[in-house]
Amino acid sequence: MNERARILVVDDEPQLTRVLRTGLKSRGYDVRAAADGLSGFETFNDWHPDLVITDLAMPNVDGLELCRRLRAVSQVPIIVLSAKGEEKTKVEALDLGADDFVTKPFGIDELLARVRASLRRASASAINSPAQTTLDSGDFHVDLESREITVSGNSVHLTPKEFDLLVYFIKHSGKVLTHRTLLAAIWGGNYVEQNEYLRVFVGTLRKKIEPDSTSPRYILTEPWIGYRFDPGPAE
Amino acid sequence: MNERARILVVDDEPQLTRVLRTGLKSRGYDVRAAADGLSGFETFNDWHPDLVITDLAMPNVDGLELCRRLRAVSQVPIIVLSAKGEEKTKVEALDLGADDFVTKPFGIDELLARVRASLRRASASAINSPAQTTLDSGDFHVDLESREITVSGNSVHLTPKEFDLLVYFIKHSGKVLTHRTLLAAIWGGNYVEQNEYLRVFVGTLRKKIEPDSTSPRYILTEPWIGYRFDPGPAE
DNA sequence: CCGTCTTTACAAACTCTTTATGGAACCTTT
DNA sequence: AAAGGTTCCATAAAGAGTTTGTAAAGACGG
Repeated sequence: MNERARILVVDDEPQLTRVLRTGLKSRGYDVRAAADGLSGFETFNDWHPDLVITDLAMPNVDGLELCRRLRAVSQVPIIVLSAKGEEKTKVEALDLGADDFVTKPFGIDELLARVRASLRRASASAINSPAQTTLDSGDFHVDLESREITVSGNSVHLTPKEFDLLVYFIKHSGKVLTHRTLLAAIWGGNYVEQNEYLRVFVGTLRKKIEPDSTSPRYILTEPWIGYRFDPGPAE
Repeated sequence: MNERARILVVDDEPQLTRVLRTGLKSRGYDVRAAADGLSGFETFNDWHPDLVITDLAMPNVDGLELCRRLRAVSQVPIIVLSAKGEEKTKVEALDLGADDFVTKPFGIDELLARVRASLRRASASAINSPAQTTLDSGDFHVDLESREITVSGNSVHLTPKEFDLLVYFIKHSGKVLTHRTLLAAIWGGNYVEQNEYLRVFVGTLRKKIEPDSTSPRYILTEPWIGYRFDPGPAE
């Protein structure tokens, strides 16, 4: 936090690029822009930004391919911009390692919120790196050794799969997690199509951890895409 | 665990100190407070508490320096209180040997959970010290030399394997122990698949130490994972 | 021979999987 | 925009498959 965070915007629409550049700069970020995936990737290598915002539909190297190339060399947070209805492409991007998405048209405030969240997440995960036996995120406290979980101080008993799923959620708080990603992480690569498993387990988890499981506060649904975990009041 | 655990609170905010003192005392802890790092260190040397909770920002000797001085003379568990956004300091504190941290503002329940976890960890590792000839945990008293065990004052006759298993449970109270872990510890690495051994011995142990072996109070089952030992009343 | 450990067997308990149904979100057409 | 159709989501509950609890018989060693 000593220096201004650097953000790379990759988009082929000059108008949108200008809006983003202005909005981000006014919030104190250091911004550079590129008009296609190829020059975006080059700028990334030269400049090493702290976060990348990229459109999906672009000439030369498109957003998906850019995600792939970035992930091959970096864990930089990626926020994807996509038009409404491009769910399938969005899911592909997220599966390739994008952190979050914003659907066009969007308000600059919404984007700024996502940017803040992604940057905070990135710096937080850097802090928690030393081999930890305990996990903390918002209202949740997890002891990985004793496999005990407390939510706002109340301890909760979870079955093994429920425990694994919740730990995965907590470890990836705020990030949009696709069905495929979650299934691969908990059940293994052979089960990436079994969305029913997820539905059932998310259901039982919600009943155990949500104050009101009919309007979830922690495990949020991202329709057609997956789930997002919000750990509650940030530190 | 026979006596009340002693907790030293080091903080320069009288308001917060009062809340902590009240909350901790109501849970049966013996509490003393100090208003800065210097007097905190002195109190530690006089009183030898079982756990230290310290703020980071303080007059005289600050939290980091207090951690350093404590670690120079003791392995006492340290929980650090830090304000939101002091990530860098938190990391320093953990590097200096702090056990856990809690970010302000926090709920008293969360802090209590951390306190319990830290004390449990500490007592477990203290028990593992080589010179120990006697073990005390909740309702259990073990003489490792004569291999005698009493539960709530009643002496119990155990076979060698039963004795080893129960001692292992007591030494790792509260933690979930997988079948594999237990088998490796008692029978050796070549028997990690013999879950039947464990089933039988847990059964006989329960019949000998549980008041009602049909609803175990000490040796608890964690289905699909293993067992957890709860030594009974912690105070 | 006796106490202890190993092995076997089966019923009970638990988790995970699978299915079914009603409702919600989204897309298409008008 | 609004209606209809389609796909997806939430939930309950039945079913399958494991694991666990318990008793008891066989094996081992002092």
